[in-house]
Amino acid sequence: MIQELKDNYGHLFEDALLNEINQVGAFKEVPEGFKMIEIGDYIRAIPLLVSGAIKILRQDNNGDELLLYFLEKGDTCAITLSCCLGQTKSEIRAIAETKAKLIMIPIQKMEDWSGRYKSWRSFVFESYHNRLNEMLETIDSIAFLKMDERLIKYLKEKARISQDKTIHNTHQEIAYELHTSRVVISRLLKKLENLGKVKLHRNLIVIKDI
Amino acid sequence: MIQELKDNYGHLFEDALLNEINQVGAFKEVPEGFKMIEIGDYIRAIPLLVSGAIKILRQDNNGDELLLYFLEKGDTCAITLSCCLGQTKSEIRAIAETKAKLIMIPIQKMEDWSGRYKSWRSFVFESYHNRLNEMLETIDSIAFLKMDERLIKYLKEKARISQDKTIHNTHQEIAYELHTSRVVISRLLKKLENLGKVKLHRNLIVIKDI
DNA sequence: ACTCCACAGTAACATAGGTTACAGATAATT
DNA sequence: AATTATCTGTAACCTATGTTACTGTGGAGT
Repeated sequence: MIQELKDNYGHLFEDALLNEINQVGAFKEVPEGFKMIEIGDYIRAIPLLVSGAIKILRQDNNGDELLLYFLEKGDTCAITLSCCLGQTKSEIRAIAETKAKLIMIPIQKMEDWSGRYKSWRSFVFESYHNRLNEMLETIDSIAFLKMDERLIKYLKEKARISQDKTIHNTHQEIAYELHTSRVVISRLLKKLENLGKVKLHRNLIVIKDI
Repeated sequence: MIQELKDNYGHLFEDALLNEINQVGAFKEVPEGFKMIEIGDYIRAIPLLVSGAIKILRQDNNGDELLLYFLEKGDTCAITLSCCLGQTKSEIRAIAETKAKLIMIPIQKMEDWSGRYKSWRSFVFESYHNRLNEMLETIDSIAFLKMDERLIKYLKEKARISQDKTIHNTHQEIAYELHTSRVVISRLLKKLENLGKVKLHRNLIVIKDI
C-alpha cells in the first residue's frame, strides 16, 4: 500500500477499505497553481488530499472572484462529493495553493462504500460537517468583518496553510481573493506595516506580529 | 401511518423506512415565530419538515444577525445533522418563519438507517448538497450584490416562501435579517416604491412588480 | 376623542471602500 | 547599462452605506 494513504487515512478507515482505496485510487501529484476543477466541470473522481493545500474559489457573473476556504491533508471536497451524487456541474473552482498529492477515487465507489463501510460514511459526513462550518466562517467574515480584519485573517490563514511567515503574493492577487481592489489592499497593508504588524516587499509580505 | 409523512416523503423512502419513521418519529406542530434551535443548543433530534418554513440565522459576537436561508417542506436541516454526528453545539438559530409541522427523529436512528437504507443515505447526502448550495447562494448575495439587490432578492424569497405578495414585517425586522440598519432599509424601500415596484404601509409591504 | 408608542420618512453628516490617475521602485530582459 | 514590464505608493475623488437626530403618522388602548 502506498505510504501516503496509510499515513493520512490509516486511522480513519478499516484495513479492508484501505485496500480497496489502494486498488482503485489513482495517485496524483499536482504543482502549485494547478487548476484542478473549473466552474461548470463535471466531476469524475473524488479527491482525497494527502499533502499540500487546495484553495476553493467562487466566481460571480462578472468574473469577480472570492476565496471560500482551503482544503488540507486529510480533507476531501464536500462540494465535489455532492456534485458526484447529483451529477451536477461544479459551482466552484479548485486550485492547488501549494503543490499537492492526492488519491483520486472513481465516483462509482462512493455509493458502494457508503453502504458497506461505516468508516467511509463517517468520513463523508464529517467532511460535509467541516465544509459547512468553513462556509459559516466565510459568511461571518464577509458579513460581519471590515476589510482590514478580513485581510488580517487572510494573511494568518495563508501563513498557517503554507507554514511560512512570508507570503508570496502581489497585492492584486490578494485583492482578487478578497473581492476588492488592489488599491484598497495596498492601503490597508501599508497601515499594517506602519503598525509594525507586517513588512512589505515586492511580491512578498512578511508577517511580524498579527 | 400519518398522512403528512406519506405525502411528503412517500416518494423518497421505501416502505420499511417509512414504517420505522412512523414508529419512532414524534409529530410536532409549532407556531410562527417559534424558536426551534438556539445557538449553543445541543441537538437531540433530526427534524423532517412536512409543512411550513423555517428560517436559519447566524449571529456574530455583538449579537448582530444575518439570515442564511429558509427550509421548506421536504427539507431537513443539514447543520443539525452534522451537529448530531459530531455531538457539537449548534452554530445557528432556527425560527419558524410560518407555522410548521415536523417529524422529529431521535438521533440514534441516523447511523442505524444510514447503514441499512440506501434511500436514507441519499436523502442525507441530497440534504447536505442542497444546504451547501444555499450557503453558496448566501455568500454570493453578501459578497457580490449591493444592498438594494439583496433587498429585492429577500422580498422575492419571503413572498415565495409564504405564498403571499404581502410581507408582514417592519423595516427594522428586515434590517436585522440583512444585517444593516433600519434607515437604510427605509431609504431603499422608498426608492422601490417610487419605481412602482412595491407599495408601503405600516408593518406591511405589498410587492407589485419586482 | 385623546394619549401613547412603535413605526416610518427624511435630512445631514460620517466613514469605508471603490475608482482613477500617475509617479516611483524593483526586477526581468536585451 | 539601458529598456521594459510589473508592482507598489499615494493623492484626490466618488459612492454606498452607516449614524444621528428629529418629525410625522397610524393604530391600539384608554
